[in-house]
Amino acid sequence: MKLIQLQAQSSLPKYKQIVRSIEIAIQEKRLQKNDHLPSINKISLEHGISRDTVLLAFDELKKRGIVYSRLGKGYFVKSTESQVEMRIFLLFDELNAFKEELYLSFLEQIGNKAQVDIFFHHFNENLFQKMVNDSNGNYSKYIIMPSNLKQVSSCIKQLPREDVYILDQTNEQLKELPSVHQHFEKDIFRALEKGMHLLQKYNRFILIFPGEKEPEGMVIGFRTFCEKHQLNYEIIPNFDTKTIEKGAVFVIPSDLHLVQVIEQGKSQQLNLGTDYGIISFNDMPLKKVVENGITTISTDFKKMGTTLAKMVLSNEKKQIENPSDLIIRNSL
Amino acid sequence: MKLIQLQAQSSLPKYKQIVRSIEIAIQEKRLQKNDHLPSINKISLEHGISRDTVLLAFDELKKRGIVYSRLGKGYFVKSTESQVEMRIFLLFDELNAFKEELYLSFLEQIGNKAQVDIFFHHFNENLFQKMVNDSNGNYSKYIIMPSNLKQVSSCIKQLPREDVYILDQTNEQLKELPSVHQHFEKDIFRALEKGMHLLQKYNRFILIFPGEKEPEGMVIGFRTFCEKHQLNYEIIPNFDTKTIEKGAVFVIPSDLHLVQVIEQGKSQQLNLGTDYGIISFNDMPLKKVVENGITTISTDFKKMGTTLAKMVLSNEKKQIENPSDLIIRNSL
DNA sequence: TCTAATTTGTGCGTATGTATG
DNA sequence: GCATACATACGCACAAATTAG
Repeated sequence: MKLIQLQAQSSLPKYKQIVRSIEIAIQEKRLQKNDHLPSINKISLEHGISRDTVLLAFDELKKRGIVYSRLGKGYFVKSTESQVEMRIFLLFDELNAFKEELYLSFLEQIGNKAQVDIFFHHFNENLFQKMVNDSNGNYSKYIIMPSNLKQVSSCIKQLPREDVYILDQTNEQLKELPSVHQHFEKDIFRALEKGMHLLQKYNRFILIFPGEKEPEGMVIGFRTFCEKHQLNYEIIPNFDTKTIEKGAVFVIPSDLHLVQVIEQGKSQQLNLGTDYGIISFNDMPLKKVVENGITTISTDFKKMGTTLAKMVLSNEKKQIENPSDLIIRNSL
Repeated sequence: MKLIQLQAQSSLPKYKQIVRSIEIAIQEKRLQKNDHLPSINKISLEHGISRDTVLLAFDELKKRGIVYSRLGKGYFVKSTESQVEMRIFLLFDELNAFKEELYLSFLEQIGNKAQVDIFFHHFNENLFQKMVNDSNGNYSKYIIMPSNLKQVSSCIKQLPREDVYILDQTNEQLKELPSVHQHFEKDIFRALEKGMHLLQKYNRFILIFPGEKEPEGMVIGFRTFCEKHQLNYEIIPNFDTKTIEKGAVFVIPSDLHLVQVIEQGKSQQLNLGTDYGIISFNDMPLKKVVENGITTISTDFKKMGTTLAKMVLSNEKKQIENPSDLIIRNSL
């Protein structure tokens, strides 16, 4: 029996007939793992169809994880397990408690409709580029956290535009791509407005902003709020050897500084929530039990995961701002 | 170790794999200045590849000024102080706050003396094997966290023995390889002994041990301690819907369970440190300020990173146990 | 000096996947 | 669907230098 069966009258497009033929051949074990498939030239000649049509079919098989290709050699069978229709490439920056929540809710919503591979670039541009390039052509969808990396948009643009989604943080170069992201500037501004009734007892507003991993939008939102209300504010990159003045309130994106401030407060025997205040970022269980509760500005990572999964599955293309909220606890 | 490592399924073209093999051999001083390289005929025969592919690789090396050739004689190493830097393959299990500390301290100590690529196996054996195999021949050093994976030692043994280092957790099969690791069994035992004066007020010892990611040594150390002192102990896989009895002390490797226990304690209005106790694993800043301080058993991840980097750079081969300690706070 | 074997060097052809218009 | 250029891989033939015998 010939490997590839083509019927002109079939309702199936030719390229799908090719995909089916290969899948069936694998199922019937006429094709084994690492077997060499006929070259696209050969198939296109033998069946009198365009090279591009065969290529389309083989690309589809590659996306599904069924075959792999080697330049100058040919196409080979990668996996004989029956594959799901969709394979998703997920590139995170780092894994922490919040990201894990996002990842798990995404997985749950995707269910068994796709196979998901997750990777981490760890804010390293070289690693980012290597991973994106290596994955290119091997997945049906690409979901990427560019974080605050500046030079990666050109790299992302090399992926098939219609299969790319941006996650958590977008930027000027990527704003046309579908995304589920935080609007850091707006979120921090609104959260501060919401907490205004508690903030009025403080007379000095301090943002601790190292600026390596954190998005610039935070600074803008914070500054806008402070200037609108004519507040006495300051933006510092770290909290080394500072003392806390009574009446100060700290806005702290990094948990490292959160602990430094709390410890300094303790050593000065200040009362958190009256003598000085804290607003932290990214809620997590432990923060409920730190010092009777830390007030946080946090996006809903669980919702981010489900929104993204729904968008990917329904093949929608939207730019969605994920909801964020101020969770008020005893530290304000 | 063979001079030239070829991976059929690598994303790198064959000729580039050859180039890299030679570069790494020079970098590791397995090839000295004016050394005679194997002839292109020999290489093509031995590896079953075309003579022209080898030629392509050697031409590339010539262009880069790394080798020279003499007609009728062969290829020779031209320059050993080439621009090639050390390439390090780093395979972690997962990234969390502690691992990040380890990674960053390693990077800092390595400085610009090497290019470091980090990967994550996420406790998945297939992924582990794929990553190790793909990397083989492409790096000058291989640093690997086998974690609690059982079947991976044969895979690790395929790497060049003299370039492999084991990190964080070793095992019986890998004990000959150089490593910087925790001795979980000893560490937990010693930590509990050190805290004995505080533990005496408790009458029930509970280890919450899911056993998926955590090393078996913890269980052995815990059990040994309890049996030595004839304590009433229990090992449970999770903390779902449990109530806390007064006089219980929990040993908790996973932070997920840590929060569950603390919240349960609060809902029962129990006093942590008197009514019940907690020992957590892996210290991090937040734990200083959770419930006035959580007692932890923790290894020094920062030191682990620098120790490892120094060992790699100096080309030493030792089995080093990384120091671990009990940090006593109010939760005991 | 001649020869055979081995080596690099060169040229040409074929086949394959990849990218672009 | 067609055309073109490019990168990778393999194979063959032959020339030129070296070495061993």
